[in-house]
Amino acid sequence: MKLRDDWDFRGLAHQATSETVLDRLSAGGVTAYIGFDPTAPSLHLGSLLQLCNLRRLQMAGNRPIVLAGGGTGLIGDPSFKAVERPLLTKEHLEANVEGIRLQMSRFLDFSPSAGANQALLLDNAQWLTTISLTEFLRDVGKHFTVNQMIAKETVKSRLDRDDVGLSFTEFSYMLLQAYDFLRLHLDQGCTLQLGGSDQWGNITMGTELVRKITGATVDGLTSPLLLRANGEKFGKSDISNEHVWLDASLTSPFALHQFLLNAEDEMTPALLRFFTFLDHTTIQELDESTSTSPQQRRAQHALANEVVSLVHGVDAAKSAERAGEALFAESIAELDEATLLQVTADAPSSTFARDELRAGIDAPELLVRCELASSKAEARRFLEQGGVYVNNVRIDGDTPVDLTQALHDRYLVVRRGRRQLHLVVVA
RNA sequence: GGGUCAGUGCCCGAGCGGCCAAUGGGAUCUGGCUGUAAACCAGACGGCUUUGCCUACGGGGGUUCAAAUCCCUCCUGGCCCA
Repeated sequence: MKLRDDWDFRGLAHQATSETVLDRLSAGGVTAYIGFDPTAPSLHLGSLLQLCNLRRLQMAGNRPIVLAGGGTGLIGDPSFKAVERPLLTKEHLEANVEGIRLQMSRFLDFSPSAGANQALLLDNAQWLTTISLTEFLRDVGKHFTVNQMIAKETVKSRLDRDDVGLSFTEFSYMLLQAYDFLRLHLDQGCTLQLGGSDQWGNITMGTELVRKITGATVDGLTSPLLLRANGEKFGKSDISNEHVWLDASLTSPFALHQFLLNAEDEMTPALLRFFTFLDHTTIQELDESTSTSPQQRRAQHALANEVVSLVHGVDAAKSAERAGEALFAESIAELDEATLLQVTADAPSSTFARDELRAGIDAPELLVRCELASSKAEARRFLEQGGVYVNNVRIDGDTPVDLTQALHDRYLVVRRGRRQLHLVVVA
């Protein structure tokens, strides 16, 4: 299978500086890079597409470079951001780069055995923090006019607003990213930059800079933005409205699995194409299944299992699948102790004294202590609305929870709403 | 540095001396219907020892019986001028 055909099938290409980019990638031997913002200690679901694309490149015989934005992160990319973001410290960024490095290794082959295709991780802090201001202005700034810079769609929206401004620092961001491409071209022979469609403006600044300084033609290739049916960006959790992370300590394998399992029907074709490496026939069968018998959610299951396997390993995917079945399909009270613990392994837990529970705990109090409610007022609200369950049985706010309800004489599975869980262990 | 406009709950945004824990929209949450989906419907959405009290409308101070609303000052931001 040629890479070009695969990319066409999956709909991975949005914009390209040249028609022939995909053909060259199909032939192999291209060095390409993607930049990642180390603004967090982990990558999130939004970055997964880029990660998968790098992997696809490498499998097709190209050399992927991951560029951590340790230097650009000090500035902050203003592209399509409504307001300026707080600046991060150098130490903070370095720690984040380290976290990201670990996650990358699950997707890309960084080992020397990969030969000419060996993946490479670089940090642009290397060159951005050492170049002098005058050098930068002469060598890079000279090649761009402010006129073209403010014409970029990425900054235009900010300039048009009358309540916030755009600081010079942020405005300079695109020049730094352009310089990255130049460095990678000169040092590594890199001829292609990939990214999300929001990076198009920044990427073309880079291709232009390389052309002006070296005369060489390098390319840019972007992937489409993944949007939900309602037009929102995909990747934020419904539960916390926070990113879905690829780090198990930030988003558990179970939570990741659940998130994907709950994907809207309309999105599964795109998600399967973007985030999995399933072959085309399988994907088409799953599409078919979604339209003929959507209630089976075969596509969602396949998606969840594939992605969790890729990110956390096959075992994690299996146990997440099993946990979901137990929690939602079976009666929790009938589980044996080992299974119960396994099923709730991902949920936060806390320990209560046996005496305290023997006496009984008021339901609002219990919810607050389990961090299922941020205040007693909120806890009472949940109880009034019928959103609180102990061992999958709805409880009211008037009856205290006590030891007689404990499973195996020592566990209480407290649930708020559809899927916020907490395990109480009686000491 | 000068002028001017603005800063309200998670976000946007009304209110411009008492009837304000503060209209409305979005987000979020809970319930219903479902397929652990979407859409849709209903309700909730500062805290507490909850017929009441406390804390809140950028910070501090003041006027007043009473201030998110008036005055002073500081901070932050937009725009214009230098």
